[in-house]
Amino acid sequence: MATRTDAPTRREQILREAARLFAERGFHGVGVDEIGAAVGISGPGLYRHFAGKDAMLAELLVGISGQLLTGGRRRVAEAEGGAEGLLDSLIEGHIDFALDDRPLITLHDRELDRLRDSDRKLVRQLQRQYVELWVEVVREVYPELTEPAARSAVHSVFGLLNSTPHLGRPGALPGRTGTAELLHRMARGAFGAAGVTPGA
Amino acid sequence: MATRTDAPTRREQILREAARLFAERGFHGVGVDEIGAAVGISGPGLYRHFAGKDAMLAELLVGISGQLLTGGRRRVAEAEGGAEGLLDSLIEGHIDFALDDRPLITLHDRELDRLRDSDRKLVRQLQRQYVELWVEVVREVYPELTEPAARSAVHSVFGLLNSTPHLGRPGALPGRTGTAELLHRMARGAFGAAGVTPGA
DNA sequence: TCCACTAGTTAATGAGCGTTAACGCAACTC
DNA sequence: GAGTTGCGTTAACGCTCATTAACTAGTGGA
Repeated sequence: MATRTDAPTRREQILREAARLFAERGFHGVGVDEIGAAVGISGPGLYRHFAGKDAMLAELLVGISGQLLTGGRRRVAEAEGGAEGLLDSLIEGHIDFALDDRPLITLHDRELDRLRDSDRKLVRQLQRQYVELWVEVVREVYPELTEPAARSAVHSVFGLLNSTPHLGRPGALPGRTGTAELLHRMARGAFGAAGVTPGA
Repeated sequence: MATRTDAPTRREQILREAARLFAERGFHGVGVDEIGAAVGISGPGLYRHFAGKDAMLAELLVGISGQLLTGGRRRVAEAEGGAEGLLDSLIEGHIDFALDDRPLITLHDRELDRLRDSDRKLVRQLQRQYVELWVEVVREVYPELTEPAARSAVHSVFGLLNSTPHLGRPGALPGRTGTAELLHRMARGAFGAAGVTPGA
């Protein structure tokens, strides 16, 4: 547990820079020499830390999915109030992630197909569990939603929350907390509107 | 104008298949031989129709952005009721596009960086105009939104609407019209919630 | 009938890039 | 102080892939 605040290890440096570069120019658009240069070593030196370029992407994507799922489960376990507060907690967690790790969010649904079958299956499974976790909570807050509708709504809200990379880079927007609040309100509004049946 | 219902020309075939393949595996992940094979000719034969692989992507992305902007402007011009109805019309148009041309929607924000500077600038400009068109209408319907907030909200709603590629491929969802209605309601709900000021 | 043009073909070229080989060198251990 | 191990380096290999060259068959006027 002492590693938490230690200087980042080489592996972590590499992963961070690789994530940034992959997000900027795509997995195939980035060369190993570039990744190496970004951490001050050159090209093949990376192979002391990773089996290959694919392995970096795999570790990144599995890590993201796992982190999201773990965070979601923790929030479910720690939930005190009712489902309402829990949903707010999930939204808040997802927004924090989207705002703090934009490159990872970008990677998350862009480069999944570049993985080996086994890794891709694992990532898909983690993603599915995360979605199902949300679906349950959403249906508790909005019982009028059918399960397929709730699942669609969750995917769509993820699309909304994950739009942060498209928001102006520096700060034409109301600042971090303002953006987080705006996204939060919009997510709740979207779920609420999903619930009203159109025929009634 | 007779070309509308004619058999698709070779160029159009190629563009359609290229869009599908680029969306599935990324620009760099697809070879020209594959694109050729998808339309029944082989590899270098494509060069009778396009200057190169880059040119295909450029034409696709410029086409998408242009179509969106043109459609949006047409709706603004044809608007009869107030801003409310116009906003609904814009949302409807965007949803139609997202549902009918999923591969293009995917490409739209994934592969922009692979373009030559001039093309990228053009696409960005078209996108920006499309966003601004929405921002104006949104602010008319929700006057309490500041301009930056409205712009963020528009981007986020685009994220929501463009999430269609992530919705289950065949039809675990309520069918096309059901999905369209769900997305529409969520978009309106998101905008509405963006408008309420948190402090009040 | 000949010419020109369109739309293909296969073979060759050349660049880029992931990966491996071979080697160097501090730091730590016994 | 000799050996091992961790972490780099540069050079070379081999493959993929976009692009070009060279060539061919059909088609539609003049």
